[in-house]
Amino acid sequence: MPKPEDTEAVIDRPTPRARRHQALAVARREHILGAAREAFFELGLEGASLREIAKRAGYTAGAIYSYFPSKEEVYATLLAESLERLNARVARAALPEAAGASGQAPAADELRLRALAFFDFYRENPRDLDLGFYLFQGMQPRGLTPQWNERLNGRLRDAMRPQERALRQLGFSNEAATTEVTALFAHTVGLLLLSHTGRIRMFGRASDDLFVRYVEDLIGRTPTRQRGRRRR
Amino acid sequence: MPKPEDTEAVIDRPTPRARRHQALAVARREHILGAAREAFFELGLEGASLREIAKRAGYTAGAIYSYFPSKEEVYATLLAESLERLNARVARAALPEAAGASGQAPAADELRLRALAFFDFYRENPRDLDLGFYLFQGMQPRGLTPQWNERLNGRLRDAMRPQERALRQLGFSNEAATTEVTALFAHTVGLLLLSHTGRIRMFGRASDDLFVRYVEDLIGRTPTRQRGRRRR
Amino acid sequence: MPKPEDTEAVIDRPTPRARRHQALAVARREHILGAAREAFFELGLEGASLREIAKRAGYTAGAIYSYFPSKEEVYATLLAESLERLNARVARAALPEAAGASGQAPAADELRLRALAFFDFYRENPRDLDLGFYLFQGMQPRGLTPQWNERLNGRLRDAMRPQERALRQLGFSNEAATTEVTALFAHTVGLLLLSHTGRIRMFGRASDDLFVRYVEDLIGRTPTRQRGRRRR
Amino acid sequence: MPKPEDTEAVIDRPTPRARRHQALAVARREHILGAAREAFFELGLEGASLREIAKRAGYTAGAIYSYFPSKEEVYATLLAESLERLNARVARAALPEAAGASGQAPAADELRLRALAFFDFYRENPRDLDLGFYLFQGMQPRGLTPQWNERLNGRLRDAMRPQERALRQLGFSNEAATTEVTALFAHTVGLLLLSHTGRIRMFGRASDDLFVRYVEDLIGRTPTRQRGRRRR
DNA sequence: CATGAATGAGAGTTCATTCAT
DNA sequence: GATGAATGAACTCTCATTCAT
Repeated sequence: MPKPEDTEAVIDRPTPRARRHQALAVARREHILGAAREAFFELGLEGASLREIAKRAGYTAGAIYSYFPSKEEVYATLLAESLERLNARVARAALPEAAGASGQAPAADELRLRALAFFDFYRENPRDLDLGFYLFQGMQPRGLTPQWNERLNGRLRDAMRPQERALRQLGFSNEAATTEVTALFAHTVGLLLLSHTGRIRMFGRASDDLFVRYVEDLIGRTPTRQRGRRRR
Repeated sequence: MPKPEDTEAVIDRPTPRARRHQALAVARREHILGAAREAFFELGLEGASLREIAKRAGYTAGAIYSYFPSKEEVYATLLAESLERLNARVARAALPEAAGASGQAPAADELRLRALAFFDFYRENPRDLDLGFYLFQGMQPRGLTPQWNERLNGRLRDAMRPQERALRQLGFSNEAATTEVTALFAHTVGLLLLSHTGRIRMFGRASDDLFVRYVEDLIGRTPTRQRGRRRR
Repeated sequence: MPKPEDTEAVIDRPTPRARRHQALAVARREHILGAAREAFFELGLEGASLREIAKRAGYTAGAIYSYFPSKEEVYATLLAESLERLNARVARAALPEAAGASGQAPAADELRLRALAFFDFYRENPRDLDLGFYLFQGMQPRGLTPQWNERLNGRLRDAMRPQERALRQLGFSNEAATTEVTALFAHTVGLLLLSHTGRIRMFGRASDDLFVRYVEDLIGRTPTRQRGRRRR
Repeated sequence: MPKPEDTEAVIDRPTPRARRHQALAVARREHILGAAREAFFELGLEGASLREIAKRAGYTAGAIYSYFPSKEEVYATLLAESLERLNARVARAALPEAAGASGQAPAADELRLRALAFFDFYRENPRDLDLGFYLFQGMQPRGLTPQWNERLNGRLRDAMRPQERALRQLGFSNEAATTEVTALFAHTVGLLLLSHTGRIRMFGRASDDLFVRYVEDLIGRTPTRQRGRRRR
């Protein structure tokens, strides 16, 4: 008579050994992704060959294919993960306020925090900006399947939704909120680009200050400002 | 009386034959640049091989090296020329007003015209945007010598100087004008990027409207607006 | 009384446990061969990778090496088995006649049955023909050791021996029988090739008819037909 | 006033220099084809890599692409040229007879000569047989586009048409001639295969004798033999 | 016994660049 | 000035095979 745990355990949950295996595999995958991130950063997306990525990870080229089915998948995974971190960062941005004393975070602060979170994420992680800009290269993102492209663009758009919501809370109509969030996105992207590529030095300005200035200006344009200033 | 050293004479005053030679060479160089522009535009910067450029110009690949020392030089020349056109467009922008009846163009119009000229240049010539964005790829502009890089970035900066001057005329301090022109540049670049890559559709807004809105807003922020309004 | 050297004892009479082991191993080997057959058939001999074979068998690639020392050995085993089936089919071909009422099967029928069995085996199992033709590719059977080659060619030759015997029974001299069986073999192979590769359509003829025609013609050429017709 | 020959000559016929160039290019192409033939012969079609072919021709791999757009094209060219030689050989076979004394070559001789020419071509040029057999490998000739396949198969079929015509001249009906030419083709192919792969030794017979025997037998089966024996 | 990680060689193909002619 | 032959390095990706676990 077989022990009841025997078969069940095998089916339901992986053995400790399998878990260790799995954990190691994930770690190695991460390790490769790290090497790829570096390579893409230093050499660009076209410049970073699979061999280069493999070498940095301490592998031969063929070994990468145990973890990713193609070079594109490496890049797409990297970008997807980056966008997840961006979204997480923006989502987290409001949490401390939500836990605050007086109840709800005011809409203006909400906007400030969310917008800054987006901006700072890329300021602090310029490599992620590099990755992300691949999405902007050429009409069709070179080297990504349409499925990946759609998904990744969707996630980028998602990272702006909290800001859009805050704008509506501030009193902007749906229409106006969409307009402003688009402008905000453009401004953010433009400043990051200038900052990242060192072109901001051409103008001698700090991108952080400019960003804050823009956001404050935007808040200053709140339509229902006269009434309900601390509305909601 | 000519100096006996004929080599120097050749340098000082080219013979008619040498001049014709030179003129033809320049013309052929232009022809190749035209083919390269087409190729870069249709196939992207990585997709356009020297062979492809040569074929479009009616040459074999080796022949290009009679006119350009490397593929990179072809690209750099193209980009330089693109930036010249940009500068010319921005410079021309004010001319109709300058030729106007009442004398000086008001500073606000000056800003409007110049800023829009910059924006429209890239809106109307998205391929030049593609070329220009190569400058923004990666920390160090890939494949360009520092000399080229400095020169090209300088010309890009130049294309914003008329706007900066207009801002000072509007009453912005030197300091403030630099700040605003930087922000304007960032906003322009961001909107162009969104527009060119189709990402503006994610938000459902037209980049032209957003650009005009931003400029008007900027003009509305003029510090000395109460006095010297001079508008229209 | 068992010898004290237990190693030898192990060789002479395997323990029940070892027998079970052995039986299982054989079964698994068969299973892998089945998967390999499928893979070779669907993807061709060059198209079927070890990985593919392993996957179809429910193994990883490395596991195959527990059963076969190389990919070539898998193929050779498969081919050997195919030739065994061919021989079995040809051998079986005469059995119903042998069990017949009136005594001996006439030599002509013997030839007809055996020859057709050979032909039909490959007509009905075109994949086996594919396998077999590997033997004919290039001067030296690619990838097969001389030992394998000799053995496999021997078995192919064996499948023609019953026909050769029938020819002798028909009255052909040893010499003539060998000549005719060679010609018969060539004709068979040629027709199978044409039929299998669809090239028979170039001529608009059915290979079966042509084969029967050839055999009947051969029987018609029997030298001693007038006398000793039912000889032996 | 321009000389009339000037432009015309340039357009109509190539300059001596261009001719020399062209001739050299053709010679080099031939040289590469020779190396490819050797490589295919020794290593098989899958075994012979472009690098191997290039090495044998004294080139680097990339250089081959100046002469052929792909590896397939190298093989297809080789095979096409081989089939042309086959056809030429079969066509030439009857000529000496046509110029003979007594007038027309009798149909039987016609058949003998044509059939033997086909057979001998491959007997004497076993490398061509290797090439040709690629056409027979698998249902769709691996690595050839359908266009090439159709064309090449057509040329192979063509090489049997003179024999088919001779059969009709011998008195076979159209129907019967097609049947017999198909059988002849199969027999030829089968004997060549046996002979080329050394399998004929298994039977201890010479393929040439067997071939002659078959042809004579075929001629002996001429339906209208009783009348018009030396017809025409 | 079986896994899965890894190797190393090799596939076809492309490309910027050089150079004799 | 232009050609076209050629190089050599690089590309992504596949494969049979090995081996520690």
